[in-house]
Amino acid sequence: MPELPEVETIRRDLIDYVKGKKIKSVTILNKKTVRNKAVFFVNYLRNRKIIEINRRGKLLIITLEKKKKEKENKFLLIHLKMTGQLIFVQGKKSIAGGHSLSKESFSKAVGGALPNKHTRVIFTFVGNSFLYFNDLRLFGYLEIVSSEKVEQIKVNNYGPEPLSSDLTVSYLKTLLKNRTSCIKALMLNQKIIAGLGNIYVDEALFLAGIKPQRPGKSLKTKEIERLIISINSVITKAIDNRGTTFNNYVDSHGEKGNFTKLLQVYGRQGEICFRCGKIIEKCRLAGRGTHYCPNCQK
DNA sequence: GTGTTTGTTATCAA
DNA sequence: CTTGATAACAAACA
Repeated sequence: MPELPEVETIRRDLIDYVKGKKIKSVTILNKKTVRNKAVFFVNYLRNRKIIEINRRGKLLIITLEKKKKEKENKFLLIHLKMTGQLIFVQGKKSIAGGHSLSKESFSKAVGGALPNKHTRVIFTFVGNSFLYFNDLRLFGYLEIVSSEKVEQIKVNNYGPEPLSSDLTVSYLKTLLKNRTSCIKALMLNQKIIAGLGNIYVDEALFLAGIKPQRPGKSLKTKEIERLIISINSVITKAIDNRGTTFNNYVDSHGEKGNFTKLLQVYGRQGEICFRCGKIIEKCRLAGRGTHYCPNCQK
């Protein structure tokens, strides 16, 4: 379940691995994964370099090379949704049929050598390296779009990024002041704050000492201040620890995230609160499993 | 066979 | 138009 810290970890890795590399060929193993016409997608990417790798919320935005005759760059959007993985493999010189790499870390996380049965798209780079897009549940997608469309998506679909100066107390205050839905649902809304998902919303609300059931408009200024500090703190620590692996997430070399063992409430229902010793509870809010301490969170 | 996992969008209602 | 609530998507696992 990649959220902002997991996508950011992958983004940083991909900058090291594929930025500046030229795509030699693309193989689509599942047509549903690619939102463009398959022929266009494959032909457009062939012999084109990766220029930049950016992120907005949980969406990866890859800038593609502009050829001489073309007016502007296009962009490759990649959304991992629930179970998407992007795994980079540096192949050995001259191998025939498949590659194996440092198997140990890998075999558990993605089911052994690549490609596997969940591999949906394969990028082959000049220099015999590979980027595999795996996606068990087929919710994720890849799409080539114009610069106009990218700008549209960035502005219309996403609120301020955590860790950015745009996420201010006054912003959140005005947005929450008339909202009757619970703060948990509002924090999951990408148009209010970009990049948070089920895990980090629960963790941030615990840190802030706010019950997830509280209506948005019931939050006091002090609580909104605490909430923003908590969001930034949990996101920073999660990025530092290369994300959280609960089910499916692995980074671009198939390794799990280290934040899992630092979780305070997510997945800890029935266990003891590290802060007060009471039992962590779980309920359902906004259709999502929601974990909280009934004593620490008011 | 049943319930559970969740990012996002579609749909319907108010 | 905005907001909120819920289902749907899809596959695997306990």
